[in-house]
Amino acid sequence: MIKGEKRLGSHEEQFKNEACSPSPREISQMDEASKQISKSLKDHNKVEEDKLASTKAEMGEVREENKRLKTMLSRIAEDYRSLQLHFNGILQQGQTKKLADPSGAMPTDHPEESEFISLSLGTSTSIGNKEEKSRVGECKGREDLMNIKGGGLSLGLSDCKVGATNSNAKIQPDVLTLSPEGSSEDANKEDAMETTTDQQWPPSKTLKNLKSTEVEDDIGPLPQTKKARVSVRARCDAPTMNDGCQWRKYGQKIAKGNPCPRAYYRCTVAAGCPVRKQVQRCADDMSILITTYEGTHNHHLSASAAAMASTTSAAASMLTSGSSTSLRFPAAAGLSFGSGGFPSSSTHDASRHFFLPTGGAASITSTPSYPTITLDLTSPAATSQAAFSLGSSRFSSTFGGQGARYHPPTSFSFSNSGPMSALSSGSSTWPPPAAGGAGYLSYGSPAASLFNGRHHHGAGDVPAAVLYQPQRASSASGSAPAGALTDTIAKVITSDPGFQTALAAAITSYVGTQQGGNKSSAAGEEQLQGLKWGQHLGLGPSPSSAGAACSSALLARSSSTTTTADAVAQAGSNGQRSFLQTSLGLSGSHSASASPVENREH
DNA sequence: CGGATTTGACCAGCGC
DNA sequence: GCGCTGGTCAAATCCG
Repeated sequence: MIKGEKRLGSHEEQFKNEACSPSPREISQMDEASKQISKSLKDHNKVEEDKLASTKAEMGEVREENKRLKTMLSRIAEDYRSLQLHFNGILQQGQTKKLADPSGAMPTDHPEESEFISLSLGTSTSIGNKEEKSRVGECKGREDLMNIKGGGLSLGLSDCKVGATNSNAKIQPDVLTLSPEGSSEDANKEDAMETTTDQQWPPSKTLKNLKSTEVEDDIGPLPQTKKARVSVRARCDAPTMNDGCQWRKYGQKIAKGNPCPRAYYRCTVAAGCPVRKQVQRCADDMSILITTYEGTHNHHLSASAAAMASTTSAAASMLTSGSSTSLRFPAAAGLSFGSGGFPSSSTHDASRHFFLPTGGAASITSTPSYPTITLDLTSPAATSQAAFSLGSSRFSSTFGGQGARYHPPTSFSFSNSGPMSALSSGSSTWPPPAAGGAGYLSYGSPAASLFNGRHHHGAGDVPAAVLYQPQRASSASGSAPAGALTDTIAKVITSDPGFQTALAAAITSYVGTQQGGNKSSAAGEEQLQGLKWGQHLGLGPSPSSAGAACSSALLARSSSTTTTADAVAQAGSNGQRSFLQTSLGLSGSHSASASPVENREH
């Protein structure tokens, strides 16, 4: 049995084996197949796992990035709040001091501190010039600056985007222009490209000769000899910026602090044209061309030239007004943006406004020797943002004479983060601040590439062609090309209805604050409200009365030949009537589409 | 040859 | 008063 069983067993076993088990050959085949399948599965799984792992890793990085960004945002927000509180406190202190010291003399050891005014219209977008960065180094950022100075006034929108604020504070050295010291030095030494064309400023010598005559008219008793200037910072590979005018070089100097020589040009479009300009490359970023305009054209200008002239005129008007007499300051501020200080072919353009595309930033800075307005177009894709800085040491003397607590150097800084983005490269959204280390300037790839490109090249002897390559790329992507800088500026100046108002409001607020300081704390609060002129951009509640008056003046000015004084008189209600004077260099308004004059610019 | 550019000199303002 | 710096002039030079 056993055997049989065994045999059977063996047989059955064998049978079973034969019936249920594949043959060795099949087994081998199956093994191969299974191996292949498992192998493929393994490979597939491996790939999937790799992908998963990589994805996870990416997610982790993104999370970390997000975390960092959130941290930065929160920090910026906190800084902003603290600055606001600080500002309020300082303002109140100033009011108190004013009341205690009606003489108006500067009571503090650091006059400039209390004079410093920073008008932030929400998000600033400026440019990150290394020059300014250097200033940043001095002050370690806007917040620090303001905190240190103590007199800083932050007029940012209360509801401004945190991201924007963050960018502003962290990334934009530009804001530093607001620093009285920095701005002044910058304007004089580094920013050689101030451009003040609108105000009729006679040539230096002429100016000197006329100090006792026509200039005195504007200035009055004040010994103001400073010339208002408007500087434009822009990326330009050409020796000079194409601003629509014809210039003749009459001198060149090596300015202190900048290895790049400063060239002096004189307008030759018309004989006797007093307009001059200085052109100098930024020492830190040779792709940036700083052009400073001075004087008012006495001839017709091409559309592009008119645009620039309009810009400079506006700035000069503001400066002039402030320097000559506070009465004229607001009016000039309003007028300047709608007209140039030169003959214009068109006089009925009511739609001209200062336009600061998304991220546009403006700042008024005081300069020891010259009141200066700086239009900074060096930001990524020059068209996507612009910064204005206007400064005047005259303000101090003028205002100080009136008992104001503000003294030179005075600085205004305002940025505009309005919805306008028509000129941007297509992406007006704020990039993550951490992106590329200069995220705030990265408005999209073109802009980002432009920005990055700028920072990649040093200040050495890098060929311009290389330096500006990024810019060209951006241009190709829709940004304004360097060659169209003038047009870009013109657009910036004329397209933004909010900036004009905002700027006027800022100036008005500034002046008003000083005047209000002599009145009462209540008035001071009102001025403070007025300082929050970021609201004028339509981003916030009703503007201050001062700003409203100024805005009205602007509107009136642009819509008709009615004097700003009248407009202000109608709209003003809190002593703004004192500003009822039309600015000098501003004649009739003209549109950007003014009849073109042959552009003789090289 | 005429106009534009270069460049050294001169002048004035400002700070020390 | 002196030196530094910015700004301008004007002769020399360059270029079309």
